[in-house]
Amino acid sequence: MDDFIRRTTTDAVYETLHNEIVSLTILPGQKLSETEVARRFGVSRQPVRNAFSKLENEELLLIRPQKVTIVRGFSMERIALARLVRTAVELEVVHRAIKIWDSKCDAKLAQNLALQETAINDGDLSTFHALDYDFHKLIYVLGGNPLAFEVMLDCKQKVDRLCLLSLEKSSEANSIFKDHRDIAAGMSSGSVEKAQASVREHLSRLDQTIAFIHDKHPDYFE
Amino acid sequence: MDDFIRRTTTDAVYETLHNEIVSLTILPGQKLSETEVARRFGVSRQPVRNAFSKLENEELLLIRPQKVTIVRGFSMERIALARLVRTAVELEVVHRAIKIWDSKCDAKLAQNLALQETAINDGDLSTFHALDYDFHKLIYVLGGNPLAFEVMLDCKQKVDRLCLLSLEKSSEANSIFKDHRDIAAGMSSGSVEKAQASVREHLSRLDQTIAFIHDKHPDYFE
DNA sequence: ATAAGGAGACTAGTATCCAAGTTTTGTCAA
DNA sequence: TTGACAAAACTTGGATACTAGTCTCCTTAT
Repeated sequence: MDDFIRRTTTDAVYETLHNEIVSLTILPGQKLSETEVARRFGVSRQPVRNAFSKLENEELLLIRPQKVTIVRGFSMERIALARLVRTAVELEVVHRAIKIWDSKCDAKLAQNLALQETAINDGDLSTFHALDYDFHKLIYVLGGNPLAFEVMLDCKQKVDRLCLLSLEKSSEANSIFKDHRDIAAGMSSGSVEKAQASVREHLSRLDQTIAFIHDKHPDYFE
Repeated sequence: MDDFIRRTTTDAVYETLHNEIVSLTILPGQKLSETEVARRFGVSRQPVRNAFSKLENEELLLIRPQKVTIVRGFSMERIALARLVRTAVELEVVHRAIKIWDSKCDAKLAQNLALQETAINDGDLSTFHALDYDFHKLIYVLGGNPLAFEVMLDCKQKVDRLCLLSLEKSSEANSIFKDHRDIAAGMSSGSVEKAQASVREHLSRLDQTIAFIHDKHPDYFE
């Protein structure tokens, strides 16, 4: 069986543009011309069109036929929606994970937490963020819902793109770490309510940041 | 301001194919040739390619470059994921709705329930299904999260396409109606736990149907 | 000076041609 | 009969020419 999928020009264009948009290298509101982008990549308009189509499906582009194609900005509604879905999924995953949780799961979470602590003490933030990622993923995987992690990531990335506008990077590694310990404790206790409360607390940390950004950069909102 | 979006040939092709796929007029595994579809619609290959691209983004098609394009089948993993996300979203929406729930909301739900009852007594299933749709939507709208309803619909439709394989149509209108009354009672009581339990009960009704279909039509699964 | 109108420079949509890869098919030989 | 190999008939990807709609800016007339 041959499941090999050839890598096409379309893919290359798509990935590059996607990265540039989510990293805010290309800012919301900027016009994107098929011809211009095609010239830049040294390809024809065709793969650019395909890439645009994919980006439009992700709500990163707005294609207005015969007029212009622009990078979509943010909207508080869509941000709120992405956060709602992420919260909903995390809560449900925790709910299901607790039902099959055992001491082995506790141990794996504890191991990750120990590494987080040393990373914080070493001031190694990039390692900490990687461990942060792993911590959340562990709950999905150990709980038997690895695919849901991808859904959550999609939601998270939409919010992350917005949060790039704020410079105040998680100087709050300590708060995050404390949240993680609370969540782990909640899982271990077997109490759905406790675990979910910790998750809510953890996810609500962005509230102020988002309000702040909305206030400071209204021009990037639709 | 002109927000008019022109309707293109691509749109027409896309919508027709989309309907045919989700209604199982075109069955999973069937090959779709760009040229053939183009001939059928009397258009060039280009708009067909665009439409294929969109359908691939929705995971309805699998395009294998230079080989074939086929209608994607089901996978238990993706179905389970869609159901998880739907459940998660419904539960969270209920959670948030209850916080701002008042007697006016109760009244609207009660009004809808009354219509459901008469529809059942009249044996008018199509009206009942419309009211079913409205009932769920009401909770989203009254709870202040109308956009989340669209997300839920996306998930629902993926499962609905599968459930079309089963002939045993909701002869269980009575069960559904009872669930709806339970949910409304839960909302009215102000107890998140009770309302969420009713929602879980309601959504779990498909478990057997899906298992049955998976057993009976393994050929439509990936 | 200002407003209406038209020419031209954009935009994306469509059709068509060619390239590159895969599958099928048919022929020929063992 | 069966196997190998080659050619032909597919497939989709990419490039390009052309169509049609939109915007901008400049001219012209009031």
